[in-house]
Amino acid sequence: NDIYLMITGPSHPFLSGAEIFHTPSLGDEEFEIPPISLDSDPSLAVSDVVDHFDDLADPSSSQNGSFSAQYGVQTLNIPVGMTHGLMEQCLIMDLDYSIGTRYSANSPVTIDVPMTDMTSDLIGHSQLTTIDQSELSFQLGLNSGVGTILPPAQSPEDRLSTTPSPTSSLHEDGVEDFRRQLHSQKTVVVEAGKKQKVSKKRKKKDPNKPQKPVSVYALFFRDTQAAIKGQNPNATFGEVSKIVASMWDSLGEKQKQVYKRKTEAVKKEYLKALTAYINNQECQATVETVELDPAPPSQTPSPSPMATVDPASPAPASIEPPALFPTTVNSTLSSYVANQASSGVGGQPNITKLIITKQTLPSSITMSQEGMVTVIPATVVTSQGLQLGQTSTATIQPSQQAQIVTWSVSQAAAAATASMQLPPPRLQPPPLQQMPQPPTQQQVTISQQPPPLQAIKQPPPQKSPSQIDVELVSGSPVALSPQLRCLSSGCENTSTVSKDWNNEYCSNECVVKHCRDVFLIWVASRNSNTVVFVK
DNA sequence: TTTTTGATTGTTGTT
DNA sequence: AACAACAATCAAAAA
Repeated sequence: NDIYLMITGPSHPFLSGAEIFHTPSLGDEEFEIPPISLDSDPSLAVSDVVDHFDDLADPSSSQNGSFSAQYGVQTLNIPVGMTHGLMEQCLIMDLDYSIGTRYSANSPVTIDVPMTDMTSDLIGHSQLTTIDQSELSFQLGLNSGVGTILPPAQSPEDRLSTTPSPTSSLHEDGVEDFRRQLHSQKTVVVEAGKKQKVSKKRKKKDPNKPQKPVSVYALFFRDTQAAIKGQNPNATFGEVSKIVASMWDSLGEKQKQVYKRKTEAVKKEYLKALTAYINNQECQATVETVELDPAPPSQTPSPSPMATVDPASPAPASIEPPALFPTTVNSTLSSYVANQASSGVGGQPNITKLIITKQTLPSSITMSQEGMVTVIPATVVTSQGLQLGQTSTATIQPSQQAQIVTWSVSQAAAAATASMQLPPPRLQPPPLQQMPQPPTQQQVTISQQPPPLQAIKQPPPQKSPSQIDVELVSGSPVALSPQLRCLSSGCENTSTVSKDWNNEYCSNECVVKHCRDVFLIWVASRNSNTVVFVK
């Protein structure tokens, strides 16, 4: 009635290599199961595992191996291949399957776990430890002359690296928090824009995104369950889980430490990869357009590359542009423009989200006929000579209802300039936009309260012909008609961003003004605005 | 709340 | 509609 299974392995510190199952009760069949790998990394203190079993072999700590008599159920002898392969020992695990339903009906099962590099002292001290006083225990035995050497098992790391996880959260990781915030903001826009029943549950996973490292126990589970399942194909997940838990309990601190170290190593790698991933992501300007209603208004495809969006009425709070990212400064996402356009005419909502990274300084904003907004980065961004009052390249907080004025001088904005000189799109009430700026740009925050007639001045005339002075003359940037003065050399034009002006040059989210050879792109929002000057 | 496996179910997108 | 692809779910246990 005994089902006797033996797993042997030559090169693994704990479990690895070939596993040969002997099932006498089933005709003494011999078959292989997938290798079990607890840790294939030689650098990870394999000796700890050995020490663990040395400890277990200590007569003073060992227990009588009469577990089977006491609990009399099934015995699992799980072969453990040690790296040196001097000797094989058998780890006999007794399981009281009274906790389960399937096993209780089965005959006892024994898995032999050959272990190499064990001292002969282990022989005879068969019991490893008592896992659970009432349910399970391990017993160490001798297994001689058994075992077919097979290639080492795939290491957990390998599997980790090749098996992406669908999950995507790392609570302790600040970067991840940032990403989650970003994602949630995306989700809000999408959900508001589309009627999706369950789509919100479906998170688009990025195959390139690093896989979150698994926990210590998960790693152990992954490595162990295969053998258990291999020998008990009919075992339910719950039963396997219990066995794995028992084995985990019996593992000992040293062995657990091996796993913990491995987990830490994996986690470090993950953080590295995640950082690289995020940086890579930020290098890409992302433009997303969500059509709430495919029916386009009377809007005629503008020949102008300038961004044109449907007129926007005050956006619902739920889909308002997000506050400044806390990480705007240090990390990363430099600019973000989200706009919900409602319809000026008819209400065909068209949400356009514009994300501009620090690598993609907006020297030009164009919009295709399809309504896609494209931001062409300036090749050169210089703040040379700009000495803005309170340059806040590192202190902008989301809570700050900051108004941002950004100077962006591009020496290579000719193309952008040309594009902006094209016939302006049709006009729409200026929507309220918010646009965090890249840290590489000069940023000035203006206290929102009270709405100040605060002038932002640039430093004295610059030698660089491309440098531009600008001044907010009066009004609040969030107001509809603030006055802006161009301080470009010899210009001194003061213009009020009036509706008329808007009607002539702006879309609902981007205001473009031409002053001599200076073009201004103003992205305004309820709480802040951004002005980008391009010469 | 997350992870482990794997079967199953349900949703979404494509043909 | 049929199908593929993929996400969600469930189980027990641990972190």
